[in-house]
Order: sequence, then structure tokens, then C-alpha cells
Amino acid sequence: MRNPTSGSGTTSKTPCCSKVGLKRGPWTPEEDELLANYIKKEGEGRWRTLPKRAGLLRCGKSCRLRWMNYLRPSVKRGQIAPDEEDLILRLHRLLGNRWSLIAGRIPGRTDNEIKNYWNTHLSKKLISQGIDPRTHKPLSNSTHSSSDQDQFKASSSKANNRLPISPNPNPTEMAGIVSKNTGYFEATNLEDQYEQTGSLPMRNANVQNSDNSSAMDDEIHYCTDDVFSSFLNSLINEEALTTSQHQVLPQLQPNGNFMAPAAVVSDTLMISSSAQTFGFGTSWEGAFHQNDPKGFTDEHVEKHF
DNA sequence: AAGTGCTCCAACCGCCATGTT
DNA sequence: AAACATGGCGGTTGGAGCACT
Repeated sequence: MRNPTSGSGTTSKTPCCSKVGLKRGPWTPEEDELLANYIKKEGEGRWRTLPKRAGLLRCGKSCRLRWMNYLRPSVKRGQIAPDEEDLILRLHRLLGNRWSLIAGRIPGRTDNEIKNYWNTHLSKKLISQGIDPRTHKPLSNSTHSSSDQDQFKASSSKANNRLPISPNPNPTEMAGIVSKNTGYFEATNLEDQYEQTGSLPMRNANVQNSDNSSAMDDEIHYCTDDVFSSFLNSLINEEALTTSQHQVLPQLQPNGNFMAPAAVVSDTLMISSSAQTFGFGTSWEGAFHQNDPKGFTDEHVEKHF
């Protein structure tokens, strides 16, 4: 727990809300009751003004966090079950550190809880098994130097949660477009892009190339949340891609981008999802390659676009 | 019993996207 | 278009409690 009297230290940034006179640190049962009772009556939302209305000396952010991670009736307590752990592992392999996205697939579990569980248990477990918890690949076979990893860590930190890729661009997690010139799927190397431009593609992939956005629009598929959900389910339910499948997936090009034959990525989708439906991040976007014939098909795509 | 080190996880942080004015 | 408000995210912190000496 944080020291209730300590400020944000050396930072000169002003906090999200005035902390003057506001309580910090662990919540008391009385505060919990006040918050829970208020939300039961008035509902969630308007967090900034909620504390005052509920009679709490907390900032809105703190109230929201307490409700989301602890007081919400749907929050499941207790040990993470083996099947939940397995699901977390699978989802992390697919999604990386997108905790809210992972939590959205595990009923009753919060992003904070999953993040903590990963950092305290699963990460160590994988390391003890000789697996890199970031890449899910054998530690000894990692092709990325520590400097690469450090660089990404820095970029990732700067970019916060906006990356639609894993630290090492994983073939199952590619974002990009089908080039009109080459007929190839060109997956953006977002690390490089960040280094070059200082920004990353947001919400819409065409942001990455504003002078050609209309042309790019034609090439990018978006899908709705329910489609994404079924799509992700199919990914969760399948085991890791087979070796043969990997062989036809995007390969690293000299320019730092990833390319794959367009035919291979005909069922590759640019996914855009909102936070409301599954608790996904508002910034969620990503592209997934999906080879499983039982899973996502072009028919699904056409149906929704 | 007392001291030390470690682990866990609730809570906080800064940052960013989106919506509103 | 700009400024502001709000909600939400992943990363990080540090106190409580446990294990060990």
C-alpha cells in the first residue's frame, strides 16, 4: 500500500484530481459500504463527482478502482483455478500484456488481479520452465538480444498500452495492410515506427500514413465486437500454431517490416473493438492471423462489413 | 522472541483516447 | 479547432504478512 501522506515525488505533473484533503491508502469497511450503497442506488459512472455525492473523501479514480477491482458483485475472489491459469497463459501468448483484454475473457477476474497473478506466479513459472514470459519462446532460443528487449521495454513504456503487437512481432499478432503494389500483406513494424515518428497507430490503422489514408481504408478490415469475440474464442481454443503454419506466416524483411503472401492473410483481420462490450480497452486494436478452418472465415468478414 | 528478507496484491501513478463544451 | 473533462489502461510501489534464521 502506498504511504497515504506521500505525494507523487519528483514529478511536476499535477495529479488527475486534487488530492488536497483526500484520503488515500487502504479502504475501510465503512468507505466500502458508502461506495457500494451509493453505486447500488445511483449506478456507476461520473466518477469524478461521485465521491462528493457519496460522502467519500476519496478521488474519483480511487473510487472507480475500488469498485472495479473489489466491490463489484461480479468480482470473483479466491485462487485462480488451473483452467483459468491455462486460459491466462493462452491469452497472454496471443495478446501480450493487455490485461484488461485478457480479463475480459475470464469471468469475474479483474485486469489488476490477472496482472498481479502473472507477475507473481506465471512469469516465474515460465522462467523456471525455461520459457521467456514475454515471448513464450524458449529462453535459450531467443533471437532477440537483451538490448532489443530493453529498447522495446522503453518503447512499450512510452507508448503505454497502445501497441497492437507483442514485444517481438509475433506471427499470430500482426497489424498491417495488403499492399496494392506488392500484393503482399505488409505488417507494420511498430517498434521502428515508434522510433521514427514518436507515435504509434491509434484507433484506426490509417493514422500511420495520413497522406494515403483513403487508399488504405480499402485494405483494412474492421469487425464488430461479437465477431471479434468469436474470433478470439477460436484462437483461444486452438493450440499454438503448428510449425507448418508458421512457415507461411509473415517473415521479417530487410526494411524491418513483416511480409506474407496475400493469400495467406486473406483471413487476416484488423480488429477494432470498443471497451463497452467485453471490457476491452478503448484503445484495443490488433490484427490476428487465423488459419484454423473451424474459426474465422471470409464469410464472417463479409457478413459484418 | 526478535530480526531480516521475501512475496503478495491493493492501491496509486502517468499517460492516452474519447467525448463534450 | 482547441481546451477541458472523464474514463480506462498498463506499470509500479510499498505495507502487511509470512517464512526463515
